[in-house]
Amino acid sequence: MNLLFKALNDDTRRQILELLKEKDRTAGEIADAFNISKPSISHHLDILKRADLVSSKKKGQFVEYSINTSILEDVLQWIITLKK
Amino acid sequence: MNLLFKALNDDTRRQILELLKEKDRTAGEIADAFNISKPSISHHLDILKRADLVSSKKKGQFVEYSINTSILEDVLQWIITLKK
DNA sequence: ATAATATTTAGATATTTGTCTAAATACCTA
DNA sequence: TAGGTATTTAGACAAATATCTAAATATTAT
Repeated sequence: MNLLFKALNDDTRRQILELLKEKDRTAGEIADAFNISKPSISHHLDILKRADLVSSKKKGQFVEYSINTSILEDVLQWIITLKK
Repeated sequence: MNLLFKALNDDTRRQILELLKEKDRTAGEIADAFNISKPSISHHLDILKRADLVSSKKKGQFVEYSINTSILEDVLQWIITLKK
């Protein structure tokens, strides 16, 4: 739960998730959407990956990232329980 | 949204919310539940308050804190939209 | 094999964060 | 009003975080 909230606690990372919601994208395509260096984006992607919010797949020389929404269920449940 | 995720991104603060879910408590009662100094808890409460996740009310020499779950709806919506 | 492109790793740095102790403020009671 | 209790504010400090540039790695194309 800690890794999840940590990963969500950054505007850039939340925007990355919103990008990946539309469609899968390569690391470079994601980086192009921000005014942030590629290494920094790579680091954000790593944090999202550790939280299991995204997965990655090597596609030739590219690395394609996909969102994994199922883990968000955990956050939803935590919040819903708190509301009850 | 930023303040909200920031406030939720700390185990102590999440535990405080869980305590307040049961019932309203004074700052001192909350502090007693943790091995953390009162000033630190006061700081956490301030962060929760700025995020509108709790409200406080002076009760004589005590300050009683209550959870505000309605703001959690925003987080829920953000997550649900991401899942769609 | 070489060069070009895509991505990650390493190392540095400034900022933010969580924590502490000491001091200030607010309220209550004798 | 003086003294005690509850809470917050101020200031310091270590650890975590987001960012950068430079270098390393992996893949593709000539």
